Amino acid sequence: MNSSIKFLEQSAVAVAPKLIGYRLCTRQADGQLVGGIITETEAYIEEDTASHSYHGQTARNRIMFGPAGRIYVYFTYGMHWCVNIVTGPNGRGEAVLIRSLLADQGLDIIRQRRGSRPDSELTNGPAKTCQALGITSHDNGSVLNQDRFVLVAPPRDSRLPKVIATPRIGIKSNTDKPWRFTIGR
DNA sequence: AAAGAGATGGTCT
DNA sequence: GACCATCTCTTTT
Repeated sequence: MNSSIKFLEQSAVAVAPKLIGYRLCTRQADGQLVGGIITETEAYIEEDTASHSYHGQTARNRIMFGPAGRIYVYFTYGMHWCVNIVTGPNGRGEAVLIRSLLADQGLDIIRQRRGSRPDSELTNGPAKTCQALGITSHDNGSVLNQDRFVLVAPPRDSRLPKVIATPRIGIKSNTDKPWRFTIGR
């Protein structure tokens, strides 16, 4: 793995706030990058009843148990894809859900995929983000910074965003854990 | 502005 | 057969 993303081997709860401010993009067939700055993440770990990995490894979640730096994509509500970055040591079932981006790259393609709507609604949700970046089950298991996915640290001279931790949303158990991370101000 | 409801199918018990 | 790590559109305040 690229040394700049070695921190992904830490636990998801530690990694999730650190990913805020990173740039995440997919590379299209023509080479163009589509994506933006990560603005919202959630951590999921094995001991967590809300996590797909809570009941052990299955066909669906097996990527979560693999090495850090891979992409875990799952299908939900019969129509939506959601994307995670796998974290932790090999064998641990954990990942960070990418919930929203500030899209600023490949905006023309994103608008085609997402339809005509305000920029603020292009990538403000996990399934919206997948639609915008063209992420589907085809991407499950992809390795970051190889070809299809690009994860880049914020510029050295940039002011780091203030990160706020709050309870996760869209889940029904373990709702007290403050494992959702967003940009404050 | 907020609340409600329908869409729609994989995954696991 | 129940449950979704959701989104969008419609209805109600």
